[in-house]
Amino acid sequence: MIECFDPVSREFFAQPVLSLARRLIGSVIVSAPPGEALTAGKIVETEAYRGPDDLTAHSRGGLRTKRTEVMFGHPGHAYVFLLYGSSWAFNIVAGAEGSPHAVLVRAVEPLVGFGTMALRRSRSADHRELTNGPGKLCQALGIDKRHNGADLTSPELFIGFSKKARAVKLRVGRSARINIAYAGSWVSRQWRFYEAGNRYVSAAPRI
DNA sequence: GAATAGATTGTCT
DNA sequence: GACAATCTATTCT
Repeated sequence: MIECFDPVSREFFAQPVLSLARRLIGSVIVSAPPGEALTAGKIVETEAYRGPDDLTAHSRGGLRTKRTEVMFGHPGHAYVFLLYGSSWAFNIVAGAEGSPHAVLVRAVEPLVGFGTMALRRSRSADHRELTNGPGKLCQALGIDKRHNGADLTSPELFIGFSKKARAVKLRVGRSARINIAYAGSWVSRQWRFYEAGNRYVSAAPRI
């Protein structure tokens, strides 16, 4: 199963955060924790966060704390944080080392391990709500605090492309980001990307 | 399907 | 002590 996916190279993550967010649409998160079943999902929705200028990013103003530290490190690592007390959010560190940029993965389409995801989510295997949100996909893929700072070129958790579906051309839409507090002009920037028409996209696009 | 209220905890001020 | 890049159950229609 795992050999169905080609891991991306380290350089792939080093590109500017907006182009990375765009190009991640259609790529696949493969999760294979030791002793647990393999799960994988196609990324259908992302958002770019570009500190220190971006006032909606955790790294706004260059804020460098224990939590935001990984974003300042090498690209291609995971930034996982807790929000609203009970949901984890999975981000991919982008750009050059020292620039605190990251791509939030907001939704995936289940590809492998429907049963395992359904078990982790306490849902039926064909349910849309398996992975149509940042917290939901983390639960379904078994991603949590342990993965903060993890190298995303490792066999236990990596980003790749399906060997079969690589050539498939996707329609990618853009919109403003979702559920961010007032932060001047940053709120209306079209920094959310999604696969048009995919039913696992978390919310209807806004203008 | 859409709108609403309540839950819940690590991180930062 | 307040907040947060959300989720879930509930109550409508």
